[in-house]
Amino acid sequence: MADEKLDTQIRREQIAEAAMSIVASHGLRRLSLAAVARRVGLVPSGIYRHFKNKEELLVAVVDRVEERLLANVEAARQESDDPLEQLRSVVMRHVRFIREGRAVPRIIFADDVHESSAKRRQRVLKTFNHYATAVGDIVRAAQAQGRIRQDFDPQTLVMMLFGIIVPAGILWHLTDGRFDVTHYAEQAWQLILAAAASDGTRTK
Amino acid sequence: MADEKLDTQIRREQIAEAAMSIVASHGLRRLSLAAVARRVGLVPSGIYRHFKNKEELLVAVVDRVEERLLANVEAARQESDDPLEQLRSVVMRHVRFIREGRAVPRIIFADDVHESSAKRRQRVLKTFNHYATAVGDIVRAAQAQGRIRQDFDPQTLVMMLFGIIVPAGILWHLTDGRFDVTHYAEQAWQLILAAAASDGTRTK
DNA sequence: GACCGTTGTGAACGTACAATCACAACGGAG
DNA sequence: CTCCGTTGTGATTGTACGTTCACAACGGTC
Repeated sequence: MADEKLDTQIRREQIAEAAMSIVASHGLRRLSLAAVARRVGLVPSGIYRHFKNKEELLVAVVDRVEERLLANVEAARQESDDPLEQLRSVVMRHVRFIREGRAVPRIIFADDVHESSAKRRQRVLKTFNHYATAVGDIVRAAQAQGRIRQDFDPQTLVMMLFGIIVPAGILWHLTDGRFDVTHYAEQAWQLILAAAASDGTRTK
Repeated sequence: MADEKLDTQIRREQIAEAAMSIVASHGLRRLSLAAVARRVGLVPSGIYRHFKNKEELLVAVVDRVEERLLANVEAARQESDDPLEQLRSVVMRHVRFIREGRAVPRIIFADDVHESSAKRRQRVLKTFNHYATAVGDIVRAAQAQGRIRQDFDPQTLVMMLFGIIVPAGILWHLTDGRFDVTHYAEQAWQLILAAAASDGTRTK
């Protein structure tokens, strides 16, 4: 039966998934191989059958995060034809990431990750760039359609969208979920939109 | 001589300063009591003459960070009479914090800090709130002078200013300083200003 | 000059954790 | 059935670090 005899590849992914989940909910500091092993029903040393060391596992986690982020963008693109609506969707989906499993952001945007091997830093940066590029594509499409002012640097706009999410996520954590991320993100999005849109909502 | 016989209070501050400096430049993970002790010319166990434990030291660090942030706002206020100019100054000063010692932000805005004792979380949240309130005061002053639209929630605007700083700081770290934080902050500030100002720069 | 509180020291302990290794279980290929 | 590569196990090691403690140095007070 296919669900018992797990393929090697699948096992690796299962472990990486568990690791990601731990980082997502408890932070990088509490990510021990023991904890990961427990989740997948393995003994700590068993991890080494699938990963050279902890570092390699972490890189795999970053890979998974990248997948999710890009999938997120893709889903947003397919949700609507309006690039502005797509951008809004990206932000809101990311916010949902924060609220549900609290998953993704603390891995890419966490300060924690950066005090690490140069290799992992590079990997995180690459993920960051991919994500930024994917979102930037939407911005450029919006500009092509004349929905966003031409004189805007797409990268700047993308960074500002990240700027909605990151501090909000942190505050959400700090307040144990009492800070209303969704509402804030909505407001901030409106504000940025108003400044960026060619036909400013409140212009004139 | 006063510079040899250090007052108790001064010694505590000296240690906290060293600890802050380490966190600032190397992150929380690399903050060991041994490292702190080395910096102040002490043996690791010596720290315990001044702090009950590591946790108490960290709280002291947060206190120092709060002081700096509030001093930052105060300095910005005295730099100009124009509240808009004051806000800009706050952002730019914070950016300078990132570039020089890289100091402050990774302590308050680092994801790291939050997976800790409830007490420290509360302390960090308090600092966050103080900072946000101080900046919010400037926003409200600007509104009172009719420089910022009345229908803006000051808290939202403050959060957005933080949103300029936080991801930029992270990216700055990731790229080893190749990302031009200053330039980005300038751009983002202009964009937000344009949306928030009553006499929008580009309105009409 | 004796007494005592404060500050600093070095050794030691406990713990958490990554990493290694010898060995067992298993399942397919010959 | 046998051989062997893969996957899992349990014991073990090394290390980094927070924390404790008994003891020494120092300086002011009576």
